[in-house]
Amino acid sequence: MPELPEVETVRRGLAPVLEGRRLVKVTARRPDLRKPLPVDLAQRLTGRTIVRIDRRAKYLLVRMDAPVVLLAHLGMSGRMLVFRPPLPPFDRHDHVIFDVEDGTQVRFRDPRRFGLMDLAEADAVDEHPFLASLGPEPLGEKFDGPALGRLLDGRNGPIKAALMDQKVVAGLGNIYVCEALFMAGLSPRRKASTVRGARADRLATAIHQVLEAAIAAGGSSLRDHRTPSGELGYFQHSFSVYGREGEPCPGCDCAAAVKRLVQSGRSTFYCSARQR
DNA sequence: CGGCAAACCTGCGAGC
DNA sequence: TGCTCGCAGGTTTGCC
Repeated sequence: MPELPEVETVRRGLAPVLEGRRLVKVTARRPDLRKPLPVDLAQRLTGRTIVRIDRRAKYLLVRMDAPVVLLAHLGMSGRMLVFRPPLPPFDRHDHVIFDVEDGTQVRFRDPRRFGLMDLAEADAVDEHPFLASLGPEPLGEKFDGPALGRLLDGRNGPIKAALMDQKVVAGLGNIYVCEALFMAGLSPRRKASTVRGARADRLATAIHQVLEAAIAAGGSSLRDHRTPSGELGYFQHSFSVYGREGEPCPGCDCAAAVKRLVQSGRSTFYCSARQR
């Protein structure tokens, strides 16, 4: 499901529910997601109070009142859902359950089980294997055209693939890469290292704008994404090209239809007239 | 190191 | 109605 805007939406929904509250019980209803869960997950989190929830790329960082941090990745289909009594029966894909002192229950539900959870030591979170090789945050202060140009330097593959690589920029996925390239007028096939100067400026600006707009809309709800309170994001209505193969290219007079191609096994949507 | 395909797993919509 | 196929917002692994 989730790229950076969806994870940020989840973070903002969970924060008021969990921050400052104590976990009275944590339950792993199966031993693994995409990877094995820590065997002591429940034991180390039960009784802890959540101090703060942060986000790094597509990961949630749940900081506790002890030197331990829960790292969670939603994979493709993961959700964090908040329930209050009376609690509904478990769904078969409710894998990890967090019971809060006030009776609220947060469930990590993930049908495809591409999600991840692990515990990190608080003083070495950035060195955790999940986070260690991530590139910069695209909404961070240091992310601009020149910085993006340097990240793309020497990369001979297509710009689409480079932007999907979390080591280059952390948090983009298929939707927002397609949308940002459209907004910047850059072909998804363009060699990454040629995106420098004014083109890199345009692309960095486009990435920033599309992410901010998507966060403001509560993310994009295609199939799985819900805010923790169950609401839908609505940025999917603002897609220019993603999922719009065959539709007229929006917002310009090129009169071309949106095309689809496959790069690295993923669909790319673009306008061949506008994107060069 | 770069780039790509496949694998991981389940669900859903389209087409027959 | 029911089956098969293709596709899905991500990451990792293994192969060239």
